[in-house]
Amino acid sequence: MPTINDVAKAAGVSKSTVSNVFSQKRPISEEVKEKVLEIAKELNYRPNYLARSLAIKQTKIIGLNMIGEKVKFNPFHLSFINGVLQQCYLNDYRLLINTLSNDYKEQVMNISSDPTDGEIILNPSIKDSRIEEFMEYQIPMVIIGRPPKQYEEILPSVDNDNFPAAQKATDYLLALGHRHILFCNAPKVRTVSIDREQGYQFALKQFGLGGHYQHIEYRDETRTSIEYGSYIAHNVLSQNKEISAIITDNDKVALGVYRACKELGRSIPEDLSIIAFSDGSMYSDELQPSLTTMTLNGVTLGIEAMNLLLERLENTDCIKRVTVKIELHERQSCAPMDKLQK
Amino acid sequence: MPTINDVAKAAGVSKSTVSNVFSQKRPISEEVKEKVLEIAKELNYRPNYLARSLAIKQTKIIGLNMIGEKVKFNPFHLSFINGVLQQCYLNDYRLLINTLSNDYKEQVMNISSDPTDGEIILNPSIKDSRIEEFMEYQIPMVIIGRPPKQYEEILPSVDNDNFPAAQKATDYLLALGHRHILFCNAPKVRTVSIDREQGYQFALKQFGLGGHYQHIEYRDETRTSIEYGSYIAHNVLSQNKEISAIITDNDKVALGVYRACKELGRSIPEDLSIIAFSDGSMYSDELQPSLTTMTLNGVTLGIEAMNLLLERLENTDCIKRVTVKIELHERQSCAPMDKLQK
DNA sequence: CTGTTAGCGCCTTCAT
DNA sequence: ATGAAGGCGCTAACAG
Repeated sequence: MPTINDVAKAAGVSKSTVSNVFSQKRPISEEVKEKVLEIAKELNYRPNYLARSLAIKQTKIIGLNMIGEKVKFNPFHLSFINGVLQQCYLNDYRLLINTLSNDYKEQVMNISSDPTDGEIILNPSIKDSRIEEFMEYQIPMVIIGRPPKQYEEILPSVDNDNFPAAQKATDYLLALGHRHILFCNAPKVRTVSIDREQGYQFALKQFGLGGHYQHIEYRDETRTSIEYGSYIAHNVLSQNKEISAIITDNDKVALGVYRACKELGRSIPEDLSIIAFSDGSMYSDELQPSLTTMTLNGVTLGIEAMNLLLERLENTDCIKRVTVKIELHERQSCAPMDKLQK
Repeated sequence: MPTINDVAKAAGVSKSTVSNVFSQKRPISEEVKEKVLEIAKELNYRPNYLARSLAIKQTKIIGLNMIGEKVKFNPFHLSFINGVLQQCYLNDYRLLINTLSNDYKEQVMNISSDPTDGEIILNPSIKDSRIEEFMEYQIPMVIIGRPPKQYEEILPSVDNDNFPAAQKATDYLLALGHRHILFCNAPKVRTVSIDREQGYQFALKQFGLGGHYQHIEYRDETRTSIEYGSYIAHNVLSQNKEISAIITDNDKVALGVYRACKELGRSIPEDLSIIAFSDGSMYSDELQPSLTTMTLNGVTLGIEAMNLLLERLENTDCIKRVTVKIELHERQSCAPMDKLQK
């Protein structure tokens, strides 16, 4: 690969002239510019990304980390990434996806920095080593979801409006006459579970329903969502006959419930109303009956995240907090309580 | 950010010693190593990725390019990416996603190289400027799908076995007694359409069916897959009453057909057998009736692609061609011809 | 085992 | 509008 030197020599000009032809940082006479570009094309020259980044201390790359070997992107991640990429495109950034080893934090050595200008933190956990680390190294970042408590005031973040959404879902079922509503929450370790739980509880409270109307389960990540949904239907629902409605963490859990209900001869929505937080895993329309959802907007989340990070890169003390609406999408999986078969 | 110099000074050793503590390229005495690591930790030092890459001429980054502003990753891309990432993780590579402007090839200037060791080319078109360019700059790459003719012999590639798959799907329907089978092919501009079409034709021919048994449509990308499926059912199928079975380009097209059939009062599989190439857009199980598919294996494709690229990086003249099987997944959307309602 | 000296390829003053 | 020299932070080759 030819370097800036080769071009300079061949064109009979200095390195800095060539440099400036490409960076356009200072005026170059037309004739010189043309000459340089011509030679560059002839030689197949292109500025070296690394060398340039090293010199200007900027990479125009945004990092997205996922931990562990078994973690895979799901459809929600997909739409999120699409949102991020859209903004990357508009702002001439690239996206670097890095899969971190689980124990990487312990490898003090042999670990280098990432070649990124900033990072997007997906799925933050309550005590997240990535965040701690990026803080230490003063790497600009934005958190997706609720940041751990100690960082709430000092880091920008973008989150779904989980509290109001859970409240809304609960209200919706309450309005249909349901009282004992099972809330299948996200795994307890995930910060999102806290907000949703509070939204659910708030709705009950506001409606004047006390503690024994409260039914909360947490998804454990040892089984798949579908298995978990099936488990819930088979165990929790059959143990507690009062429960007439259910809110699930995601649409696959709902699918598990659907399947189990079929096995149990319990029909939706006549015998059970169900509403799911949808991460886009399923075509809700295609379930029978079609699934009423609280639809997460991954694309918008991605767009907002990237925008926030860009702001942060310009202005170190930008600690905005952006919220993206989760919308209720009414379909056919919920029915009024009084239709319930006795 | 502290540099290697700061650490060297503070630890009272030379740069190269510090360098080697981190790179482990030459033995360092335990005491010196500990001292250096201690200081490094104290100073929050980390080797600079860019500087290192510049020096060793290797980035440990793989590039994945998508062209244009409106292109979005779909579920198939998602599983593909998951496959690639898995191998990245195992081999300590990162994945850089770059969204290229449509006219980027014309910007001779202001374009720098990518900070990657190699590239993965998704959705190659018959005349693909990305390939031409990477060829010029001698960037190692692997093509996903069928490479354009002139590159077939000189570039490594990994592809689905489209010909045999289309043949198998057709055979399957023929065995069920269907004779007039509509083949809803991929868009004509996509190289994949050629292979599949030939597989379809080959199956018919082998079965002794002449040209007038051949029904081929090409998806046009102006409408969505679902709309296209609906269009097919409403127009092509109703025009030609002989057609009793259909093979669709992807599962969303099948969904469009499902919906249209419902409107038309035509029931599946009694009145129409359908089988779809599935890119994972839908949960085939959840359609009514569940959809028989030729399932693309995106994850494997991703794994193989990355492996091939790694080989290529080691050995410049590796031009293997890998094929990933598309599997027939029998469900309930196909029925024997003699069950057809008269 | 450790230090010294040159680069890697570009950008950035400071000159002219 | 252009050149010359030094530096970005690290690795590599050579020395000892």
